[in-house]
Amino acid sequence: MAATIRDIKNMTGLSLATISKYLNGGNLLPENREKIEEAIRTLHYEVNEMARGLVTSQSKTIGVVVFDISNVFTGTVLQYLGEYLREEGYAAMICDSQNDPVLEEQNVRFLLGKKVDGMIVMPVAQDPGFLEPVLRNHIPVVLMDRPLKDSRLDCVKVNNREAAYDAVKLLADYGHRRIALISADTVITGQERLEGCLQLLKDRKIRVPRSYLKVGDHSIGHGYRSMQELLKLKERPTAVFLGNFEIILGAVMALNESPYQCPEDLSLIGFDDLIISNLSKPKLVLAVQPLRKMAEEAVRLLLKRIDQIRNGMDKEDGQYEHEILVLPAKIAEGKSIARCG
Amino acid sequence: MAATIRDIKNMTGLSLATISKYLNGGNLLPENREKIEEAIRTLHYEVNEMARGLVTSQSKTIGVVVFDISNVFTGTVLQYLGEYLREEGYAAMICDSQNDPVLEEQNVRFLLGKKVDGMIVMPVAQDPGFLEPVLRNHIPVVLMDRPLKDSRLDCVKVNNREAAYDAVKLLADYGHRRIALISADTVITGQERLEGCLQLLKDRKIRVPRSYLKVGDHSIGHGYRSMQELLKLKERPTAVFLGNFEIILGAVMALNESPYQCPEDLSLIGFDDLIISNLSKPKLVLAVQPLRKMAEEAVRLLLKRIDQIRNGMDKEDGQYEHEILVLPAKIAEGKSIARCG
DNA sequence: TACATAGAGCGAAACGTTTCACCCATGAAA
DNA sequence: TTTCATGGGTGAAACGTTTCGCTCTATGTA
Repeated sequence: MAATIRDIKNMTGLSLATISKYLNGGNLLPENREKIEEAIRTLHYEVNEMARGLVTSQSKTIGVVVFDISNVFTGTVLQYLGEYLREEGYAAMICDSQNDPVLEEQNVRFLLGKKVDGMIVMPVAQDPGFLEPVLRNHIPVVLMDRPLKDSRLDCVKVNNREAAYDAVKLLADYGHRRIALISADTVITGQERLEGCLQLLKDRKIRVPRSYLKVGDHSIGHGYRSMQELLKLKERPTAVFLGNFEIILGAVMALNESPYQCPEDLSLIGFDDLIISNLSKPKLVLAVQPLRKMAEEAVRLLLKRIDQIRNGMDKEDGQYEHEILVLPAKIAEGKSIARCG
Repeated sequence: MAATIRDIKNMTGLSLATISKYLNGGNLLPENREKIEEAIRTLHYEVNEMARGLVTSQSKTIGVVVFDISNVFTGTVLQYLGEYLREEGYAAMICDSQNDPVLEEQNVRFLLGKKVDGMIVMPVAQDPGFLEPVLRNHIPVVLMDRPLKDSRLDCVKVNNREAAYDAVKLLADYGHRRIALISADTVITGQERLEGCLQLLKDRKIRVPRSYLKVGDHSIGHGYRSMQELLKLKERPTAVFLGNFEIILGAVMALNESPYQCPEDLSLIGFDDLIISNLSKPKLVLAVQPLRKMAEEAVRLLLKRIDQIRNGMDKEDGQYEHEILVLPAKIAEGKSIARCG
């Protein structure tokens, strides 16, 4: 039904090879070039990427596996990824793992079958085992946001530890000594942020009562309940660190329902996203991740690997030293921190 | 490098045809079945979908074109779409148009080249012209959220007009007479909602001063500025209808920065999303779109079309009567509306 | 004039599947 | 015993490209 290169051959009298050369930017007589272009126009010809992919054994498609497509963080990253990939002539095939490691593994196999040229993965699982089939096939993978313990895996991430350290330092510099943390230990990013916070508190010799430490997951519910509990304490904290977008959401919700005001009664600093700062009153102080830069670097790194493999520049065992790119999160201004003491 | 069906042939001594039959679920001697399975395991064989696609001329891939991938509405829809598509063995190839009609047209052509079996489109452009190449190739398209004026296009959408009507009715039932509208006329959904609002106001013979009518686009900025202006009026409205997620965001922001309280000073009702209601204090009354249902219906409809075309059940000219599915948005409870007068 | 060289074009093989038409054995029905 | 259907299996063509190695012509050089 759809026009093929053969139809063009019949229409122009040229050979398949010549037409193929045209399609791939070779040199032709202007006259023949003209003929082909006309045929393409009248036949509405479009290259069949499946056939092309079959012979070149590249699909010009990148598989992207995300832990949860429905949140803003992921959506924004996907937007940027799509932008950069497309600039390079690649399409993105996006799979959502819905925070389920089983689904994640299925996604990876699925994309493998689709013969993607590479993968960008924001993983759910903590164990890199699910990427084994990909590595075995010498398909390059770049992790984003969450590194995995495997020396063969590249990664682009954010300096969670240092940024969290700086965030809590800001609270301390404002004179706060009763600082609570609401964060997660279920994902590596949460763990790193937690470590950063605790490190600063240790460095400044600030004691953290058990009741100030709210460790759970990155969910609205955890943020909401934790904030409620903190506000009920006899000795309330004067400042709280909020570990990610959802936690901020929940915590601000709980605070709004309480009689307490920010920053008069409670100072806040959050981690993760910019959009949220627009919502809360007063504007939240945030450690903001450089999402655009992360996407750019991930694509750059992945395409570099693809190129290396194609040119046989990979090491004998087909593996590279992995590269871990750590980008800095920056503290963005706001008015949610008051001086204390 | 990767194992092919031919390797399995060599390993088992069976013919290509038999192995293909196995892969596609045909009948085999248990003995041979066993042999093949073992070969697959040891060779780590995976079907090459490009080769398969080339001969069956179906890619088992659906192109999804969205106007903006970074917002929650889109993200959630994509999540559900991915879920249902995968259940049916299809992958989604997602392209983001970034609210740019030019990019949108490129996306469509791009996906066409990828030989997708069908497309789901949440369009930017108001003119269906950019879908011409798709229709010409007899690739079925289902629109979501935003219909286009073309009798050949199926669509799954929400009863924006009626839901907006009901929303404003709720305000009126609470006794409000000074009702302002912040909405958009730049997209069809905004226009329909606006019409619904105005219809009710007309039915109830409620006059709307020019200054209460804030028509712009679906952006945080429009919501923010409009709310600021409304609050500055000598005769402030007692209730406001907020046309979508971003407008709600901006408007709530502006309200938070003002001395006025919701619902004591101003009642609010919003349209679009559920997550937002968790953020604002008090909880917002919302007209919520049935996103999951929309995704389910879109997939169902698209696969039905694909099936019809495959079985040659389409009409002579290759076109169907289009089907427009209108799903009801429901009003969700909240506390942002006070009785008035 | 003769000769190398480069540019343009060509035919055919290859990529990894599915599928069509056909074959053979087995067992049931006549 | 013959006939017929059936189930398991096969070889080869086809899908729509790219690419390799070749030919031919025109151009520039010795």
